[in-house]
Amino acid sequence: MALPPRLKPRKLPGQERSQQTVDAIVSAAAHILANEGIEALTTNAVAARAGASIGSVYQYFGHKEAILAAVLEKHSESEAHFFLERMRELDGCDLRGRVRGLLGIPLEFRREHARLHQALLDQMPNIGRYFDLRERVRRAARPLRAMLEAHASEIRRKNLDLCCHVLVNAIQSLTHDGILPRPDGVSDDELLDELTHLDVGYLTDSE
Amino acid sequence: MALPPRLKPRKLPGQERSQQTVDAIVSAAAHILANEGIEALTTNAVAARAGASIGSVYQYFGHKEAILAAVLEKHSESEAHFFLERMRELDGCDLRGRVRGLLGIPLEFRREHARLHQALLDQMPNIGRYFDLRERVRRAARPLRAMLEAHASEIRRKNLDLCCHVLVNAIQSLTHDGILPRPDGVSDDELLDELTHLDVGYLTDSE
Amino acid sequence: MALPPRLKPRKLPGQERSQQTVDAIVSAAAHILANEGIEALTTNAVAARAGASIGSVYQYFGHKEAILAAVLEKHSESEAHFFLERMRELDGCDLRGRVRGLLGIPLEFRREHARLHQALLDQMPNIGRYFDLRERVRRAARPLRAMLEAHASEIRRKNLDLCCHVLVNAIQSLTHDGILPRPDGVSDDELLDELTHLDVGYLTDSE
Amino acid sequence: MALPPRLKPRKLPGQERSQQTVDAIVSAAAHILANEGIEALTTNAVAARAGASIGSVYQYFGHKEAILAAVLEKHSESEAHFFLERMRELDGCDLRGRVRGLLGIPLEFRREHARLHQALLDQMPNIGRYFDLRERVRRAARPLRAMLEAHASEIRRKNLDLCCHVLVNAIQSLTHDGILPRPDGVSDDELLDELTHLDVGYLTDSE
DNA sequence: AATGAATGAGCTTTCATTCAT
DNA sequence: TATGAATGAAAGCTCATTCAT
Repeated sequence: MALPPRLKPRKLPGQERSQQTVDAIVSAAAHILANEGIEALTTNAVAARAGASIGSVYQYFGHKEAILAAVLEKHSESEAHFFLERMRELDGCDLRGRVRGLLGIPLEFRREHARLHQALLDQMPNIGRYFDLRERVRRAARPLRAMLEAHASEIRRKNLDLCCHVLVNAIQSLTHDGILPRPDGVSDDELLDELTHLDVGYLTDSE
Repeated sequence: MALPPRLKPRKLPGQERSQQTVDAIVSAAAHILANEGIEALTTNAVAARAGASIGSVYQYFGHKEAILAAVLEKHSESEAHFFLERMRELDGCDLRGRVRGLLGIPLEFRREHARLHQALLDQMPNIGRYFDLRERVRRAARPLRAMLEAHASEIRRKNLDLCCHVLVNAIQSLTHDGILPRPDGVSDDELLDELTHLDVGYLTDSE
Repeated sequence: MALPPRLKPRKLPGQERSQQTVDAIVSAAAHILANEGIEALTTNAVAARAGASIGSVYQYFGHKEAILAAVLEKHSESEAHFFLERMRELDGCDLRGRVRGLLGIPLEFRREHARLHQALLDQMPNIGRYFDLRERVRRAARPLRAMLEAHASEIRRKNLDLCCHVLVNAIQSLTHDGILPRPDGVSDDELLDELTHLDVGYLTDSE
Repeated sequence: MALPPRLKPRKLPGQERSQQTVDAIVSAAAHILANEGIEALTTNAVAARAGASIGSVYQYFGHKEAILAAVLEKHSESEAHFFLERMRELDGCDLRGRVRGLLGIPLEFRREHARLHQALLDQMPNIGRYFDLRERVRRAARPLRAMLEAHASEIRRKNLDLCCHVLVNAIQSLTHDGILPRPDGVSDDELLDELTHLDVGYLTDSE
């Protein structure tokens, strides 16, 4: 007979306890970064908030930037999941609906994780070395490309990769718009409409 | 009899000497930032390279970030001049030519000041407080808008401000592409063509 | 016939202009010390407030402490005048009245120049070297001694110098009481009464 | 077999080691302050003399003034102990003897810690913020009051609190006399006699 | 006599990282 | 594995003072 599964063993065996510590560290770092800013993100502060010793932090992360990279990793993963989730809801739509829906996703995600997202964006130059953005974007573009292929008959552009890039670019622009301020009196919806128009026109236009 | 005027007095009088010092400091900072990176940009290093004392640096810049802001200011100014200069050369072109030419300008500017430009971009989050990007973008958009107005008859979009924003956005995307890497195997020219097509289509399309 | 006296000559001759500058510097220093505290009292700040150049400040004061000493000098002088003035008003009083009046003078003076007085007191250790407090106290004690001599018949103590010292001490204690806080619920008047009693008793007591 | 107990472990465990470091820092600061003056009291000098790193100093003291406050705290504590100790020796004396003995204590203490005491006195304005002198004086007055109460029958003054204040004041005057110089040719003993007379007279006098 | 740009020694403080326990 | 006291390089910045003009 199988032993009754214990989800939380009284004394965690090595690996699992380690994982808990690592998680606590990453969460602590994310929390501090989002709520107190990069200046407050010291290794000691992270350890304190994680309920770990500074020594333990260095057991799992060789240097500070590795912590930041892990935070970005986790955030990025969660963004990807979010994207896939929302994309599935667009399955029945036509091209226009899908493009518009697609553009709306990053706006929604950003709204939910505004401070952390912006903070991580600001730190990109520092984390870049430990985080392969290129690969990340490539991976993110895959479902997008699948979607475009599903509408191949309507799309007149030849180079789908380039199409993806332009779309991702538009999405990123939206996501970045903390940096590039939009003109006064333009709402989220209007901007979304405009970009949808821009992109759909672009995709369906003959070369 | 009057003494022969000396254009470059042995020791400059007050105001002029100050200006020289300030210039030396800003240039030194720009040089270090571009060639050695932000980590090497210490106030003492700036002073040393400027041939000034650390005290003089603080005479003119209340804190380190003020130096960076001045570097950005100067770079930004020079970018604006560059833009206006190049735009004038597009006077005879049609809409497509102008849009393409326009998109090419930031690429050219970036190529010339690649390292400094990227470094300043990376520091934007830190300098933002002392540098009104909003106002800067607004000013930069003015000649752009004038250009669009000159082609009013060909343009079908109603909200010219929104058009400007979308265009500026495209330009910024190009300029920012240190962050968002372009797909492999796509040349400057191809990307330029694609964006030109995108933008011209967008502008001349009926709503 | 005498020329009409001009109180403010169009162009001050050397010495007088110097004196004006010196006064301006001392006043500026006093103002800053009283209103912004010792931390704000930098030589440059003094020069700025005095409307003089830092060079001029060093023309007249060899180093910073010399300025502070001058402020103390002036304040001390003004305190002495104040004392003599008020003492004269006590001429008709009996011994008790005189002692009480005497003790009240420093309280009044302090009330009027509270911030400057306290600030100077705090700086005494730093200025001491350039300011002969000993001599100052000796001089201040002279009219006091004269007063005691006028009441020689009532006083039973032999060593009048010691009496002076004890009295001056009591006065100083009052003046210092920013440092040594008095017990709660004791008013100026009560304390004054108590000290008067103490001192008169002491003076008139047989050895 | 049990290992032989070691009274002084080779390396002290946590808390104890910390305490040692803290003590070393405070002692170092006191030494420097007393022997080289406030100008030599830099945080680096303190660390060096304490045989600790500058980092350790800031582990335990948030800023320089906190070190000074700790020195004052320790000195003040030791003064209080000294006072209580000496007061006990006066138990058999009559009022006059007690008052005289009492006044002599600060003189003795000062003689022993002359340089440190004076230096701390000079720094009071700077440390005041971190050191509750008011409370300190209140606490010091308690045994004094007890002594007065023990002689209630001989004392004619009504307000014992006021008596305490006057006495403490006299004591402080003695302790402060680095500031207010005594007249030439007056010895410690003479001054002590005079003040004893003053105070006893004051206490036993009818209102 | 007046100016004020320039000086620079030296301060306090931070924080990523190490390592003996 | 976990701890946390200790480290110390290196940073930003101040301000009394000088001296060429």
